[in-house]
Amino acid sequence: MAAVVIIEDDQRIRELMARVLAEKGYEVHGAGTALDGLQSIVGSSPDVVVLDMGLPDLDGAELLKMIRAVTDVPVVVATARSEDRDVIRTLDAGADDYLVKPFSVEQLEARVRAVLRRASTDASRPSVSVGGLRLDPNSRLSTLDGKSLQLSPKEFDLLLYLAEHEGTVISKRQLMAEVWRQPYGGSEKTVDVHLSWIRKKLGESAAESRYLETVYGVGVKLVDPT
Amino acid sequence: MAAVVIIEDDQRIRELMARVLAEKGYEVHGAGTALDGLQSIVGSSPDVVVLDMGLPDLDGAELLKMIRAVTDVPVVVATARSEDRDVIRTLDAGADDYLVKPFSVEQLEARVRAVLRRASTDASRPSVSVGGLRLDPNSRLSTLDGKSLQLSPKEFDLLLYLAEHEGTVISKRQLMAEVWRQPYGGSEKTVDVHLSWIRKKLGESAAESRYLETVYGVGVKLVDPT
DNA sequence: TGGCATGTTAAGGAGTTGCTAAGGCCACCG
DNA sequence: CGGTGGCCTTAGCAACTCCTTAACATGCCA
Repeated sequence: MAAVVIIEDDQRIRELMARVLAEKGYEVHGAGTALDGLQSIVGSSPDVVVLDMGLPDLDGAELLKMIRAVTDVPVVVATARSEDRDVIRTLDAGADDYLVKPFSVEQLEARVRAVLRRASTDASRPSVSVGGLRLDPNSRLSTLDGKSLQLSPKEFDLLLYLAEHEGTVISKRQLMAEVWRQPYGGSEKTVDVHLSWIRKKLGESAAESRYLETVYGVGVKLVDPT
Repeated sequence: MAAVVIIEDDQRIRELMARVLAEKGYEVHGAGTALDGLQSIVGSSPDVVVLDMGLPDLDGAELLKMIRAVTDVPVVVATARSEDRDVIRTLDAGADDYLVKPFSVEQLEARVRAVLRRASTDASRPSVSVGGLRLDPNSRLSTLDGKSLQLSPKEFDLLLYLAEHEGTVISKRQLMAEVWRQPYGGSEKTVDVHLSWIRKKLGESAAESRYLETVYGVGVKLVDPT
């Protein structure tokens, strides 16, 4: 069964939540401070975290950032304030869902179940390989002929998108929309620069291409050179 | 700049979605009732609609039907129920995608982007072959009797259009409109030049034609010489 | 044969691409 | 709090491809 870490400073509330979730079959760890919470997360690597934003020892958003720096675990945030601004800030900081206090135990359980379902369905994309090139979206590791490739985040995303569409010509406009997530306004020259850097790391150039082929006036495609 | 109309009766959620999408560069119109929503759609002709099924003044499926009666705009439906039956009924009613509440802002944005992409780029067109000639629009590779053909962008588009209308005589005016996307003003001599280049690459000439046949005073057609 | 449509070739310019360099932003570290 | 380094973006230039226009040749039909 799934493991949950609850970070909540009010002991009464924390134990109430813990009991409810435990009854539903979850394996529950409780933590009363940010530090304890982090230790619990690192130590037990739970499937979902319930985080109260109103901790006494550390701002909730800070802790959320720290959690995100360590792991991708889904986080449900409980907040006392319901203002839009806070909600937006919370979700931007990397929360997967939120609860506004006071909430019912049914709500709590529903949210936990929801993020677990989401995590199980759309997590763990399969890794993709083209020729001697291999990209794993989950670990974000890439190798070329068995040797590790050092790609920046954008380079990885760009190459992954091209690899997932192997052999298909993709326009720079589409790359700006899909990889940069800016359907409009983004300069397409940026794509050229990143492609050039990727070429260098793949040990090729536009003049002497193996994997990356540009199709003049249309876009680029990733091909298997073998 | 893509325009989005959000139809959602809960003002808090509506404004949250509106702000998130506005930050991503979308032009957002909000509507709290079915009637307002319809007016917004007719008035601003958006590129995508986000529709909450739980409206107070009209059943969501009814509204969706009305929208479909007026326009082809892609619609992403947000529904509180996740039962398969509802989802199927929703998609049958003409929805392009759906979200199950509660959903994260990332999910919202991803679905909106996905339907926009689907609407704009016709994904993966089938390749076409005429005699020994073969054209693949996705990889933009072309071969003649198994040997690779080096075609410029316009040459490829032109030949592809003719191949997709194999045996049909196409006027130069129509080619200017369909391939060049210039219904007016474009000189039709340009077509002649491109056809001549294609003939050369196909190893033929106007006097000795195999694939490209001109019909005097009408236009050209691509035929299977076998 | 005359007039018009089409075929072909050449050349210039417009547009696209490759790559380097420089600036700014942000996180991290002392 | 200033410095450092990684990363992304923008700017700019050189090299290149391609499209268009122009000019001339050829072909078709009345």
